[in-house]
Parts: sequence; structure tokens; C-alpha cells
Amino acid sequence: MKWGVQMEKHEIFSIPLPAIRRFPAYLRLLKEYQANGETWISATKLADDLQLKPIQVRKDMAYTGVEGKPKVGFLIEELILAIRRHLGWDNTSDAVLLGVGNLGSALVGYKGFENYGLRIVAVLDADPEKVGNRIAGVQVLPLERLEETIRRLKINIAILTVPAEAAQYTANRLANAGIRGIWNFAPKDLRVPDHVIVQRTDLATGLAELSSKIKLKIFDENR
Amino acid sequence: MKWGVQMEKHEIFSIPLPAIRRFPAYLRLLKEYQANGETWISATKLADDLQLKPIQVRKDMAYTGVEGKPKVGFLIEELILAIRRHLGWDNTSDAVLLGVGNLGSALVGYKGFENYGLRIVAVLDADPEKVGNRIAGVQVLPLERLEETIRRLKINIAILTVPAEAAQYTANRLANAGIRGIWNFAPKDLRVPDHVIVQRTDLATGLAELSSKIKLKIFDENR
DNA sequence: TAGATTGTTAATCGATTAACAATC
DNA sequence: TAGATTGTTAATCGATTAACAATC
Repeated sequence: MKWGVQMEKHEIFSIPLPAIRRFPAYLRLLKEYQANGETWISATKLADDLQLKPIQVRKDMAYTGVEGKPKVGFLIEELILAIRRHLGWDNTSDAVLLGVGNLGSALVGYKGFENYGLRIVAVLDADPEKVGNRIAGVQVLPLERLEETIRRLKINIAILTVPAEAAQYTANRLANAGIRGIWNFAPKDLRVPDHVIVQRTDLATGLAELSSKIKLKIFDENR
Repeated sequence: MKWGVQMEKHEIFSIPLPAIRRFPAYLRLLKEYQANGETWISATKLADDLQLKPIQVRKDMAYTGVEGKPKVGFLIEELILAIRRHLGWDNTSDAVLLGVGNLGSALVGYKGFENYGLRIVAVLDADPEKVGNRIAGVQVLPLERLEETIRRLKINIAILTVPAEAAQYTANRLANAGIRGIWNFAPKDLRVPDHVIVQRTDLATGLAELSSKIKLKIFDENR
């Protein structure tokens, strides 16, 4: 097989999901090195700082498509750009957030999203009491304006922080309005058409891992 | 190998992490069935509702140790109890939360934790301006009282929602105070002694998955 | 009974890890 | 140069999936 000039090998095969999930941690650390004035970094050092095995980091770096120099390592700048590009974080995406409860408000106020190429440009809620309020400088719009807002602002991503009961209904409207991805924080599995991608982020998942590990550890100690 | 009377096979081999991560979703759905007055459920139906393959659900149910009846399925009540027990959610654990920023406040106010066997009984912050405030009925204590609070209330779990810069320092104090598990929301990898388990829940991870999938999809469409 | 569903053993798949040659 | 580090190919490991017998 021959590769065209503008198409690199790593662009064609999709990167394994576990590697994608490690990318943000790499990115964060790489920026830290850069802030400290460093230019080059070795997979060995990265692995050490992230408590991963060097071989795994090397594989992950290979997925980015960046080539390293033996004995020296990788150019930090190159890695940052490549990872950002693979995650689609090189261009900022505009997002709409639905449901300004506790979690929703926290997310609107969260500064970290800038680093992840995400900007919350609109906030909607079904509760008339909340409509008109300003949260972190963004005015809350009524849910009725969902379709209009998405189309007008050409929004691709929705952050769903409505109650579980309202999640499917809201997702349907989002799908119809042409949204591409839904980041779902509601504890509810959504059914959506093929053209929409749903990513569930569930507090319970992390807690389940933690508590089962603690339980297992206590069990082991008492054996 | 012979199994003792009080020790079941599934108690000895630890359940794979991916299965543990699916447990909360099963639990949620099982409670829903129960609320609808149902008593029995088949792996087939569960799989259908969660968009998983029936064979995977059957494997997961096997991990719980609950036996099903061919043609009928599993007793919902039994599955709920077994999953809760495996996650250590059968007894409520008390937790301390550190750092009442946007996310911290949202977590303190989050009602869902009751279902996960977690109760936030103390909230601490380093900022004197925040100390004394009440959040969802809990009074914010100064960070100085960390050790005393953990010991007095016999707290095993800490929820860490401090800024990244303060995360390692706070984790050190938590470890010294004898905490068993740290649920870390700060975008920072922590080093802790062996007796402490850290679970990182990172907003960036979920967003990375979503945005890379969207990017891949858009790429595929334009091919 | 017939047939849907469970439960177990084996096959497959995909990610991690190991081994080692290439290289600056 | 010597040796640390990269990059590739192969081995291993663990989870998912398939196949099918058991069973109510």
C-alpha cells in the first residue's frame, strides 16, 4: 500500500479509545513542561510523571504521528499540536448547555473548557424562574429557543445537564435541530439517531470504581 | 478446587473493571423496573434497554453471583442487592469534600449520591471567605480542621475539588490523616502512599472521547 | 412439549507489554 | 564511541463474543 503525500498512515487507522482517553493527561503535562521552559521530552519522563509504562507512552506517541529523536525524545510543541488536532481541540467548538441545576451552573462557570477547545455560548432551561438569570456572564434562555439558537449559532455540541426524566425528550429535540454530539451528564441512557454521537459522563461510574476498589482492599487486608 | 460453604466463587476472583463500570447503569435500570412493579428481568431485556449485547449482560450477571432461571430471567431484587454489595454501596459511607468552588458546591448539592451509598458529612475550604457559609445545609469548615474532622467522624472517603495546584498538598494531608480513598476531580495526577486509592474523574476524558468521535465522523463523511 | 433463556467453555478480538534492532 | 531512547514486530493478556448444552 502506498500513502499519498497529504495522508499520513496515522490518519487512516483510528486511534484506540484507551489511548484517546490518555491524551488529555499528556496534553496537560506537556503544557506544564512548556511553561517550565522545556523544549524536548522523552517518553520515559512522561511515563514516570504519569505513572505509566514507558512502552505504553511510546505507543501513544506513535499514534499522534509525531516522530521522536532517539536519546532525545519528542518536541513538546509538536506533540501538543498533534494531540490537539487528533482530539479536534485545535479549533474551538461552540456548545449549548441545557439545564442549569447545580451541575449545569458549575459547568458554565468552569474555566477549564478553554483548554479543551470548548466554549459554552448559550444556556437554556425549561424553568421560567431561571430564564433571564445570568450565569458566569451568560444569560439563560427559555427551552423554546433550542432549535432557533442551535441553528443561528451553528452549534454542533450540546451539554445535557437536565434531570433524567427530561433527558430523552431534550435529546430528541437536539437531534432534530441537527446537533452532532451530546455530552450527557443525566443518569439516563439515550436513544439517538445515527447522525448524533452521545458521550455519557456519569458520576456513578467513577464512584463505582473507587468504592469497589476500597471494598476489595479492605477484604484483602482482613484475609 | 473446592469452595467453602461461606465463600462463593465470585467473591474470590475480582470482577473485571469494565463490568464494574457497567454496574451503576444496571442498578439504575433495575430500580426503574422495580418501580414499575416488575419482579423478574431477563438479560435479553436488560441488554436491549442498555444497547448492549445479551451475552455481555449475561456475563456481567454471572459476576454478581446471582443465578437466573432459564426462560424467566433474574429476580430484580436479588440483582440489586448483589450489585450494591459488590460496589460496597450496601452501607452508606461518609465522605469529606475539599474545595467549594463551582464543581465542589454542585457535588455537595447533588442528591444522587444517596443512591450510591455516599453521604457528604463535612465540607472544607482553604478560603477564609468561604468558611462559615452553608452549602446545601452543610457548614464550610476551615482546611485546618482536616485531620481532626476525618478522625472524629471516622471518614474513609475524600472528594477532592480543589484547584490543581493545591491537589497534591491536600492529598498528602488526607493520606496522613488515614483516608482510604480519594475521588479526585482536580486535573492533576496524584502521588499517594499504597494504603490510599485514588480515583480520578476528569471532565477532559469524556470530552476527548466525544470530540475525537465527532472529528472522525466528520472525516468519514467527507471521504 | 417447544422454545426462550441461562450458563459454561472455547474462540476471537483488541490493547498492553516484551524484545530487540535502529539511531542519534 | 557508548548508551539512552525511539520504533517496530511479536507475544501476552484480558475482555468480549460465539457456540452450544442445560433447563425451566
